[in-house]
Amino acid sequence: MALQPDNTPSQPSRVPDVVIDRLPQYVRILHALMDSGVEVVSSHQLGRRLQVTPAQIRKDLSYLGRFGKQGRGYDVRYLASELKQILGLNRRWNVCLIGVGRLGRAILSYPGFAPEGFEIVAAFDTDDRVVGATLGELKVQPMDELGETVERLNISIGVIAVPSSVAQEVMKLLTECGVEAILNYAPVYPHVPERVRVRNVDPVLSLQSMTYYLSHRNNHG
Amino acid sequence: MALQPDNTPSQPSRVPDVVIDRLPQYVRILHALMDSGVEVVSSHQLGRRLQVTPAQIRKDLSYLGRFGKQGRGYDVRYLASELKQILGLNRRWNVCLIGVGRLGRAILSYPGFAPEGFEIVAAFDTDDRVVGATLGELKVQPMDELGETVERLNISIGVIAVPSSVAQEVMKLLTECGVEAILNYAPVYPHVPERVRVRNVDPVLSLQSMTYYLSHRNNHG
DNA sequence: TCTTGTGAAGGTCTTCACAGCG
DNA sequence: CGCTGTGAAGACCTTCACAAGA
Repeated sequence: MALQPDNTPSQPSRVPDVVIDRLPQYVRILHALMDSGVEVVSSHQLGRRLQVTPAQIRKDLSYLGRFGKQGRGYDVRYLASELKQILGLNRRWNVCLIGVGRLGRAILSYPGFAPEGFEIVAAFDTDDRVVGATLGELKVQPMDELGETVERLNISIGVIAVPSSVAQEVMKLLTECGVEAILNYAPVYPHVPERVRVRNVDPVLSLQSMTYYLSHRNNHG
Repeated sequence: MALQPDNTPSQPSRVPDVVIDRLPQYVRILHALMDSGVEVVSSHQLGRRLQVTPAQIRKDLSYLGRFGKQGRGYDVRYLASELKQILGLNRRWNVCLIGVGRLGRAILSYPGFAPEGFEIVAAFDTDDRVVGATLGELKVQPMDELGETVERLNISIGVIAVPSSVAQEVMKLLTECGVEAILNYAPVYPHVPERVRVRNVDPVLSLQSMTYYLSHRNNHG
């Protein structure tokens, strides 16, 4: 979370992790600019949209290549395409969901994933009462089918929406199946092998750090 | 967020923002330890649970006070209590929700906020078809009642669950009412006055940075 | 002239290593 | 002896400032 403290460390990388974390935002803004018919953008304009300095943007992009034209700026379409290529966003990613309780169902019906290429293609639960049920287009499977399904459907990403008490165990099962990227909605920070990336979605933690500033602001009101 | 890159900058602060962002995690672990009957913990043990170095924990805590006992460690109950005091977690915070569509309803029914002291006490929407409806214990109000309600119920925190297209506008309304902490579920990064803190909940962004590592791992499979 | 790309400088955060105390 | 608290060192990240190209 950076800032939400929200990533798994790595070492043998030329591009700093913090740069990689910013790239998807760049892509998002570039798409918005494309939709507005903007064809060329400077680091200064991009920086204003993203609330970062122009220097930061130029430096970040310089880790990845030389995309700009001096005196002119960046071609919006070209830069977006290159960044998506680098991030691996020009393809579709199959995702499995673990846990189809209240939260899991909300995630299943969230319409923001599929348009970005993240397709939830399998759902699992341990509860016999929901295994076998059909949610949307998916049939809820028992956990012991995880390994086979991950392999068959070439699933690279797991989404954890189970109670905290079993999150560590689920994380272990996922990594043992070869899943190397996990989006974790459980409010715990399980241990994972070094090769596995974890991002935590933890709104309570976000609230709990903001209250510090609310409590310590100078003028009350 | 940081990491997840997920905070609003500040400057005139003795305690680094990155430290504040970690404190809620410390509190969470300390509570878990209390529940397990652990009474004293060392920075080394805490670090193992949190996957950070012992030195980091000692340094972080040293910004806020001297809570430990040499040769022994930290009293779990005392440290938890002090950190909660510092973060402003020993009280209740009233929260308003803007947007009661699919996402807003999921947030309303999420059971994780209230036990941590975050109470959603008002909900707003612009859509005439839902204004006036009752969701759980709340009656959905029209946006023009925002200012009066924020004042009357002493609301300090706003949660944004509206479409991206109106998020900036809603952010403006909230800040004009004096709300200084915002949890934003819309996939945009609106501009806010410097005094206002924003945390973004953006699972798509998290996925989009993880795919970089999936795409660039050495052995494929 | 305008803007990129980039070494160098500056700033921030993390880790080290040890004095000091129980 | 074990562990905290903390200056100092080191690593990392951001910003500056300018050469060079369109």
